[in-house]
Amino acid sequence: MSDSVKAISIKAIGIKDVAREAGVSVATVSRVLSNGPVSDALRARVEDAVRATGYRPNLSARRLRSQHSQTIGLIVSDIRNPFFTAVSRAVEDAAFQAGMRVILCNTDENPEREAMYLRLMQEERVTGLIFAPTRATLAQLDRADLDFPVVLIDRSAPAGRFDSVVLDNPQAAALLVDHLHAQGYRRIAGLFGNTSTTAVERHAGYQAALAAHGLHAEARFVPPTAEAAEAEIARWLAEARRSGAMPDAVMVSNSLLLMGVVKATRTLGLAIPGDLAVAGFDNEPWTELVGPGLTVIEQPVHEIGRAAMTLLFERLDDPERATRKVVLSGTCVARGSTGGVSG
Amino acid sequence: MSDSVKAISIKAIGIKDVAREAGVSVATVSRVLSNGPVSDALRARVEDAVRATGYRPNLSARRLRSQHSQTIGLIVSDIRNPFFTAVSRAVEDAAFQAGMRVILCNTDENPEREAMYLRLMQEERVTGLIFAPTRATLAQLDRADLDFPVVLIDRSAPAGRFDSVVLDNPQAAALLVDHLHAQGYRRIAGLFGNTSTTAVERHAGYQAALAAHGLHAEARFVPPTAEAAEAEIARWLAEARRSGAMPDAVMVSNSLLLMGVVKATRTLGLAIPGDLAVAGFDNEPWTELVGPGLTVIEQPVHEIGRAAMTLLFERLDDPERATRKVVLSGTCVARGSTGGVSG
DNA sequence: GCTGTTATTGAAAACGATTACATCAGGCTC
DNA sequence: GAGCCTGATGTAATCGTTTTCAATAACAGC
Repeated sequence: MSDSVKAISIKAIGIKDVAREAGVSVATVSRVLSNGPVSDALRARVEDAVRATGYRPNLSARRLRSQHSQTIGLIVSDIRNPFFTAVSRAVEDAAFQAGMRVILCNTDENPEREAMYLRLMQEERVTGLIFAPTRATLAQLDRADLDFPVVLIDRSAPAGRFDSVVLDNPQAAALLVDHLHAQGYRRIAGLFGNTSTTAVERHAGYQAALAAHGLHAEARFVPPTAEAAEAEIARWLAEARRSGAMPDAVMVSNSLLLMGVVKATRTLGLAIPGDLAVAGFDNEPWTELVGPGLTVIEQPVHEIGRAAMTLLFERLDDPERATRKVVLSGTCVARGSTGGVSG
Repeated sequence: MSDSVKAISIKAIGIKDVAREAGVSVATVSRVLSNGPVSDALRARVEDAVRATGYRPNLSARRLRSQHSQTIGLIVSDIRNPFFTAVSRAVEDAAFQAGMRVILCNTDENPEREAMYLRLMQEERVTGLIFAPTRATLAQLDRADLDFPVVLIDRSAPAGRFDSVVLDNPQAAALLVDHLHAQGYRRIAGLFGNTSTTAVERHAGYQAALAAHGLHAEARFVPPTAEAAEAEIARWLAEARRSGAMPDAVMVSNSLLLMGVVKATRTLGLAIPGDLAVAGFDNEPWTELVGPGLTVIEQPVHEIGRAAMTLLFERLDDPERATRKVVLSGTCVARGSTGGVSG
């Protein structure tokens, strides 16, 4: 290799290049960068040198030496689920404010990917983790030994080795049932997802609320996709029509199912709410625009993300404190899709 | 500090603990971990030791020494925009397959945040970056000197210092105009976002297509939010009604604007498509469910994400190759919202 | 003028891995 | 059997920072 070639080879500039440029030691440069005690004169010289050289610190080196990653992990099932999309924004905003970075992982409800990403979190030495585990992983999580605090979201822990923040699912489902009942509906069908603990809790609330009104519960469970919901509802209504026991309303446990149900009413030519009232979860922007507007439970999505971060920071402050479970309640956004039996 | 306290303090186990446990040198452990040349006997001993100690490599140290981060950056305006949500999944899947991690950043179309995240990417020493810049940043990007390859998505570069993958926006907009024209609409208004180059290109296609049909173009530009679109459309239609020049159709340049327009028709009591035909971009699941179904351009979102990663990997393979611009075309999904002047 | 204290600064160790280089054993060729 | 290669292993340098520790200077108190 000739010298000219060597000269051409780009060498990333490091802290010692800045130190040389400023005529100080690397320690001083480091102190300037981290607002340590440095005289004004040297500080100015160093800042000039940083600008002149275009120096950018190497985060890997910094993390290695200082032993904190300033990184928090966020593991969700699928970022395309609007609930998690919103939560991730809240988490990222909070992290940003605290000068931290976020690593986002999608598991597709696959326990193997969950395990792999948990390993990754260890290797990244994350400061903390916000996690929406599947039921399977949730059960094993107690045994795992992790070197960082974990806050569970959406899916809650049974006992409580971990902090968590969840919606009051039974209450929210009851809110929906009560609203339907108040509007005059008496045969209220329920369609629930079959993978998450969330759906289980919502089903429980649905059942309890119906019982309180002296009504009969008719629930079915399907994979959490619009297609599965559409097919199941079509089948269900066909059976019901034959047996002469058509429901006059249906509530579902998440927005994908809601979409499936609306689709089904279209292909079956059913009017909402005339032939069938519809209510569901997650107040996404489009629910206002569909048919007469869809009645939904609005989750405080941003609040959930923020609460998770707050819990995480408080835990970092005091690792010994008792674990807490923050339960936020949803609100019922009544729209035309549950317009009442007369209307 | 007494010895007992010292013993209690948890010390993260490192590669040398594994080496001691297995009775080998740290180099051998490292080689086992990276599939280097090691005898089967020692390999087994080391693997046992790794299991026994629960060792997890420190990625910061690994990255510092080996000088590659195995990380790619993804900077978008807002992950809640379904287009970017879908792209991010595609990017993450491709990265995962290649054994790389993704750092996701939201800029909210704010150039300051873009600049800040670009700095972060440098500090993280990312292997490459996939970036959807605002117009402002795009203009300055040529001057920035970045130590990693960049692939632009959605918003394209004018000349070509960077690889990019974009939708054929003029063609897509023309597709929409042609469809509206074929359905009998002649006064076709256009509402476009005012921050991205995407909107500029779509506007150009809209105008050209109208001109080709001998029609007059009436376009307005608004901030890319549903609220802004709703307000502007309401104002616009009120003016038009006074002047007796009501458009019979309106096309918009993205899904947020589309939502705003639909909202406006509701509050104004306009029927779709009877009083006003509506067409837009992005075939999101809910567009099928709104009113008579909304006519939209479907972008190959997953393809776009994958193509961006492919471009990035090819660039890493050969830094000297000529830059390329991958242009994918959208398809027109015709629905009831453009049902025709008679129907 | 001497000592003690405090504020700046620099030299060098440390963080936890990878990797260049040296070593060594064993098998091959002639 | 000498010489040479090959493949496995260990030693130590290295990556780019932060941080500890010692050194120096300035200044107050006596």
